[in-house]
Amino acid sequence: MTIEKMLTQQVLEAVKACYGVELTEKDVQLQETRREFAGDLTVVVFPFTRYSKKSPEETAKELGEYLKQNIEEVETYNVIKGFLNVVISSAYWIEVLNDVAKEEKYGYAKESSGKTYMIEYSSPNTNKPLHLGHIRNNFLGWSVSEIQKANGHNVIMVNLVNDRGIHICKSMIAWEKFANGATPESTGIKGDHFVGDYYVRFDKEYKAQVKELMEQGKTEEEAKKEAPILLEAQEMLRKWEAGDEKVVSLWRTMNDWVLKGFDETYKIMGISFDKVYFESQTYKKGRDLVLKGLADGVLYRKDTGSVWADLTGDGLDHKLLLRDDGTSVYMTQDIGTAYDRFNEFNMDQEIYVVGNEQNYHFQVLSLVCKKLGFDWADKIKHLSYGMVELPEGKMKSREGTVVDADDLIEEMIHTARTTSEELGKLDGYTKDEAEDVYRKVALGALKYFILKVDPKKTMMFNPKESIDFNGNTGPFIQYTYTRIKSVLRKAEEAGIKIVPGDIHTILTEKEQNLVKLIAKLPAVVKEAGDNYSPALIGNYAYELAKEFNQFYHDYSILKEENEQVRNLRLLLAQQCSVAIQNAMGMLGIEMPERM
RNA sequence: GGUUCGGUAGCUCAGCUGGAUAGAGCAACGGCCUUCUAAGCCGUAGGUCUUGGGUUCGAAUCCCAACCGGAUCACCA
Repeated sequence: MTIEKMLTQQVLEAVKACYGVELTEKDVQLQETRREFAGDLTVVVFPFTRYSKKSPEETAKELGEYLKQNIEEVETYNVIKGFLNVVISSAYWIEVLNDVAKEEKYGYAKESSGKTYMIEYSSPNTNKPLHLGHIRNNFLGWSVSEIQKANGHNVIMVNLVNDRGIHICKSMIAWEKFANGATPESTGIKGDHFVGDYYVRFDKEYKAQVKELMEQGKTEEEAKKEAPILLEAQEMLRKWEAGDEKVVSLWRTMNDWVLKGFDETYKIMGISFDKVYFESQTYKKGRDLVLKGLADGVLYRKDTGSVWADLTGDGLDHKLLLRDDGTSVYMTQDIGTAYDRFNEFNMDQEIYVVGNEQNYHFQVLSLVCKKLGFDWADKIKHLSYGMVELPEGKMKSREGTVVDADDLIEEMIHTARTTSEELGKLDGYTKDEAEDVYRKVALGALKYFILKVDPKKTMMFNPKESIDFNGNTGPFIQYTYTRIKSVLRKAEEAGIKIVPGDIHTILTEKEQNLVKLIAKLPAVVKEAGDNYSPALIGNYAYELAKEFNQFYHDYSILKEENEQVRNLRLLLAQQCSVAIQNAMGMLGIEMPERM
């Protein structure tokens, strides 16, 4: 039983014994004692004063005395302004540390929850390369998956590639017109960037044509609809849907270029999927389900032929589900794929990692599925995250203000390399080993930068002030880890073994703080899981690293002469490294052994 | 306008299921490397927690209102 549980129970006993009232666990407010006061855990006694009919101070004293008498681990207590600070014995914390050391994968659930979560993330369009916005999506999706796994859930990570539609056709048309048969191979340009360039080329041509049409006297609205290159793209989409061989073949070729490019980016980002869906294979789904809903009378049809859901009862509007011509829209597809997925995997939850610009879409998706009578409708969860903004505001591809994912990562690696070479700490490493460290540090910096921010908040990224490697950053935490590993290596070289179990010493404040922090990891993992928030894990890892660095600065480990104390500190350092590594692992951040 | 998410130090962010004197990092300034990695540690300075009400022993945190900002409200995806 944890000390928190014991205290809670005994406080209840004390209240009963002293004041004759039976309360429940939730009436006991237990919190960590603030740094500036002596003690480990604090009982807030204000709520009990109405039963004790005494001052908070007196009440706290009575409870404190009771706890001291009845709990072995309670060494002493003090009362400050109605807060009862309880001091727990060193022996208890050493036991906690020993227990942690016994665990195989500390911080991860020991047994399966038996639940299956599907997490859809990434879901790129195949007409342009990934940018900073996608980076947040990918890191979040991966991390949330890892966190749910750590909570014991079975997780299926899926990607729904948006590989069809007018946007692809725009790139295709532009390629046909302007490429003269160039390919990623012939130009040496990465496939996704190559295709993206033609998407931009399309837009340029389109704008020129619109301008020309307007000069010929058309209104802007007309011009935008009638620009020849747009009409060509639309015609191409029609041909694609009709299965035109030439168009489909080009579509396949260009998609392959892009996907190959994405694979490289995914690889360097360190993310992957259990299953990849392609919209070209799913976009017709959902139509039958909607028609059935129509037959069942939960949807309605307009005179023009389109099918709608009436959501006014839920405070929303009417939502189109099938067009006049009977074809599916985005919403219809999502209903269809969700239906298929729940049929196939019977998940307990399906989590969509999608930006908050689509809040409305997912709100409607849930409601419509409920209307259609699917019992899984409320298992749909939209993990809505905020945009990444630049100092000038939102990123706009048309204005060339997007921060490209590949460029950014490459820049980060460059910075990591330069910094590391200046510090010269990797002497003796081969070039490959060193490059591996640069990659880990660069990605660590980027991932931490993105993930430490609460997902639902809009975040700011300033490309001019490159991402820091000092302070509250990924590399700071990685650096702490490498320091520990260095100590552990030296201990091993000196033949010093870590012996868990038999340790008798009094912990210093810093040591005790560290044990408490280490012991907190499982609770943090649970909270991060409940809230789908990698940020909580990030904050935890930083707090732990910071605490360790202070400890490391103030005390020596290997040079400590008291063997018991040295042993304890080594064990402590080792478990710190485990907690840091596991926590950071849940963010998708790898730890180098040296840096 | 409807819906929705935000507003905390110069900047970027924690804290928000109500608790003690609101915390970090960056930037600024001042210290600490003959001692386990200075990508570190310590210190100084920096605040009307947007504003106004309410709830209570106690509010950055909960409720109401206002102000400011983002997102969204297509027979696009």
